[in-house]
Amino acid sequence: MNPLHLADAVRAALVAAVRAGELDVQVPDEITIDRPRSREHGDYATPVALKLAKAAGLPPRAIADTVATHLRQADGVAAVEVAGPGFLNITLEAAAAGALPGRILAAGAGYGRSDGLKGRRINLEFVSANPTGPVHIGGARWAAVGDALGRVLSAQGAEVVREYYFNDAGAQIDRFARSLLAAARHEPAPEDGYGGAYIGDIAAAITAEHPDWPALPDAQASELFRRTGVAAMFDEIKATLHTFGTDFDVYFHEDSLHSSGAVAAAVQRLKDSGHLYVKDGAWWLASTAYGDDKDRVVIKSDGEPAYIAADLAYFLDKRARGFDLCIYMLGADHHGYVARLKAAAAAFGDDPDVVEVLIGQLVNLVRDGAPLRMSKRAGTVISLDDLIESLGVDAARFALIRYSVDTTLDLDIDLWTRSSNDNPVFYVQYAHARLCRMLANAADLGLPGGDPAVAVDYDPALLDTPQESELLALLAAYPGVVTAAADLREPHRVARYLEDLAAGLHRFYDHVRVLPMGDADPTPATTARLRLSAATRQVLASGLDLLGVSAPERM
RNA sequence: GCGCUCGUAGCUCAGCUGGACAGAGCAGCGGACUUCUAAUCCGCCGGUCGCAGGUUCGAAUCCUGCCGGGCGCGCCA
Repeated sequence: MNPLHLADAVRAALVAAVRAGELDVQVPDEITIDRPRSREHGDYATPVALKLAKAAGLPPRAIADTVATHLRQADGVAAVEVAGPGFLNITLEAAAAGALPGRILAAGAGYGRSDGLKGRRINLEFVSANPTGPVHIGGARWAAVGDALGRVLSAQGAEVVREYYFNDAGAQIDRFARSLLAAARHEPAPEDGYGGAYIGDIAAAITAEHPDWPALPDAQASELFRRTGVAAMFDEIKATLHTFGTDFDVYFHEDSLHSSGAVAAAVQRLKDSGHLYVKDGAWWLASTAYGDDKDRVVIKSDGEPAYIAADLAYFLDKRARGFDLCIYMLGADHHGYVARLKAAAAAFGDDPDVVEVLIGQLVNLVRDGAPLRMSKRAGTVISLDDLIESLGVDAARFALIRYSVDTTLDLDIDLWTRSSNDNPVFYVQYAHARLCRMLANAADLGLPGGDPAVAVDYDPALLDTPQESELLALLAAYPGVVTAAADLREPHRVARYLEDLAAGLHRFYDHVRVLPMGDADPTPATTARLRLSAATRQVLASGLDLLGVSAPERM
């Protein structure tokens, strides 16, 4: 019996009441089931009678009384009380709640997965940092959150393709190339160039690989540094992300859109459909017609495509590859893109809702309470590599994922590097490791129940201490958490849930003895508790996997 | 000025698709280990949910206005 089953039971009770002529209302599709803070209000509660009062033309408590009468007949329901203004407080039979571990263990890693998004083909684009420097802290946030979101969406049955858009065309790349060339010539970085230590490293690697470079004419030298420098930077970015546990299915090169003629074709299509017009020698997209604040230049007056031209072609490319949803994860400094990306889709005659832009707030680094100003040009950035080095992959991922991307993150560098044990990831991982040791001990003792692979009967009614009830309720909530995380595009819900689940496990562990003490014989409760422990271990492992964080067997 | 976004405990943040007295971690104070991992558990302290209105049986949550912070408003990418 979990919240979803209970919602079905409440709905059935409503239908029964309507059939009996006791109520005259449309039975709602969604039934809210809450987990009350206090057990005095039952295991679960629903305000459905309050919501229906107006439509039914009856006092909420009268409706609640009617529904309660029918709900009491439902399997697994021990008691139903009407409380306050008309809440239905529901208490489950211990056996109905206690049956859950058996079902979780039967489902294994499948528990918490669903097919709610089956058939959806989702393109998830994130990070997409320019290959002019290492991935910095902002990119790190998307690398962690985006990857976790991909996992969560996949767990709901969606077909997800993770994509990195590689801006290897345009002026920034030219500046990058000039910066490399300047470094190779031991000249200061150009005024508008990049000056981090990595520039010197890459330049040195290129000159070592191509010792005859000084003989090249300027244009060729520039091209050499551009081509090899971008390739080197890109390899480094890929390697860093791989270390971080984030691998992309597609690394898409902006350059390819230009060379293949896709950009020209997209522009022509808009010209043909009358969505482009000429003003001041440039071609403009009439995006205001579709909700943008202003029209956008697509082809500049010098004949060169503007940045958005490639975006247009890129969108068409994604659609041609069969995606029915294109998610873009962008930083708050790019929120101005939302309207133009949707307008672009509309201009192509497509549904703007195919484009979904997730805006995440920026990450501020703080030291001693003062903001640390970062500059890519000056090379004073905290890179993803730095983060991994000081925190480790698991702690860094968890720390970045556990906050809503709606919040601007203030990360205190010293705190993070000094006392990384404060990171809740260890709390969650410790819960998993604790269970692994206990289950291993059970196996050594030859006790049944601890092995997830072996189905073992147990008496579910024995799981009736407060700590066991709480743990069962937490386990029951897991599928709903994953669904919410996917639907709302908020993987941080999974991280927060795991912290709660770990807390529930630790309380259980500290208050309820599982294995027999000393030479004592195992009891039926031993088996039931081992099943509960094994099921909890499974959900902890599944949840951590959704975050791309390891579930260690010992710590 | 216009737009987006955030404002919850000393700090960092959950809760926001409306539900019962607002939560966690950290910090502070005090307890619990000769038996399954104390990276744990238990207790105490701590908040006019930025302010003011509105909608509602019910608002941290929805709407409006104001205040404060961040970001954006290029023929840059």
